[in-house]
Amino acid sequence: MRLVIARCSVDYVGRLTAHLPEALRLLIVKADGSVLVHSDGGSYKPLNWMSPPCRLTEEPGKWSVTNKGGETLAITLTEVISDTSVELGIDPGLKKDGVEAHLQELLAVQLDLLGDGWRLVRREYPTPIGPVDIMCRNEAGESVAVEIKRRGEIDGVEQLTRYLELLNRDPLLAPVHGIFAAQEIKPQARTLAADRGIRCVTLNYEAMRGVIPENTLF
Amino acid sequence: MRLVIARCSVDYVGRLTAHLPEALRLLIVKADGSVLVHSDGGSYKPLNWMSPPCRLTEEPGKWSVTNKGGETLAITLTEVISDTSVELGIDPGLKKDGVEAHLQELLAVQLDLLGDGWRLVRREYPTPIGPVDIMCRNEAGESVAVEIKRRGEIDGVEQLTRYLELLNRDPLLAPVHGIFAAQEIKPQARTLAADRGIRCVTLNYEAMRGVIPENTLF
DNA sequence: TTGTTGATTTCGCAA
DNA sequence: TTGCGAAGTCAACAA
Repeated sequence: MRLVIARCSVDYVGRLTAHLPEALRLLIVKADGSVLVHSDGGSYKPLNWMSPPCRLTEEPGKWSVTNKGGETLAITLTEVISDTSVELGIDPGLKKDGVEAHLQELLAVQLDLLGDGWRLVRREYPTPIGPVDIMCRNEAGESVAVEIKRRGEIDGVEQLTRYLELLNRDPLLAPVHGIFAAQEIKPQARTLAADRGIRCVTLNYEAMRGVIPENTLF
Repeated sequence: MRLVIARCSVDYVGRLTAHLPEALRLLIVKADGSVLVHSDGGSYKPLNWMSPPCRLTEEPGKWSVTNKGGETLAITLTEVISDTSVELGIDPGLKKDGVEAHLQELLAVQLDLLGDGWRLVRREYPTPIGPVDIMCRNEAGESVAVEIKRRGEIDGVEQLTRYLELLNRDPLLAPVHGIFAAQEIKPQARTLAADRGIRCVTLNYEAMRGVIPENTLF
């Protein structure tokens, strides 16, 4: 990794055209050739950048970074404050927890949150237009398709609607009910779901995680 | 801006839980207190970070970054290779070009691309569920709602469908036709649009930008 | 390779 | 301030 503090202007031409006037900035060149232009604020997103795979060609006061898609990042350096390199090695990477997949796991073994006597048919129930997160049967034995999101927005309701429309064409399954389950559900999504006869369920992630389901105790 | 090269492990607890095993990494502390943990690869996205506003408290070998939402980033440093600071000043920022807004501007003054004798009603035509990009009338005087995207995907067709459904309830407007306009339109979006009676129009950004419309010549 | 979905998304605009 | 749509989104995963 190479770190350069320099006064520079930057021009990007690719998926769009963008220009950065001259200013003091941090330039990062990673081992894979990717280049990041950072200012002293904003978020983790660089002001400008080139993603790998790409190639950096360098001449005095002028860097040119190109990828095979024809996008170019041209950096003009007028003053270099520092220019250092360090060998970091390969990073062991990140471990995450708490995503949508986890909500699905948890709900699949806690179907009583939806209703007493409900039975799981299967997770990731396949359809021609994508898998339904959870397919189950209610206490009356009727099919219920459950769509799970971390945040429930209008798109998720549309998605579930498409599943239900398709599934209800199958006389062996119909009637298929719908449940839209999420940690939080936006009012607009809730309204649309109500309009389509889809039940909304708010999931409490902390509470669900705290429960140890019976069938995994041993 | 402060740049630290150090062997460290990182733990984030907040919207999710994540852990980084010990390795040599770049730590960036920006002027606003935000912290970025970068490895020597991947994309422009850090392995881990804390966005501003947040506060860094430091003791030997142990950094703790917290924000007011209660999220914490704990960094344990076992070996510091370098630790430098530099004053960058405020960045003048980025100028962009070529976005959806520009397509909308251009199409609004080049409605002849859609049909002869078409007239603009208004851009950002308001509805209860959001603004229609362009509302106009065709040569027969019928209403046409135009949805503009840079890349036309299925979501955009769904969005336009919702607008049309709503607008067609107004007897003063109905019948309202739909046009889905984009620089490129995915086959799936095209199929869905056809199914809903929505016309697809591919926009040539370069050509549209080259035209100087009559009413702005003087 | 291509498409789809999620993201500690971030960012910008408008109500 | 909040909410919503776009992003040079990126990145993981399935088909």
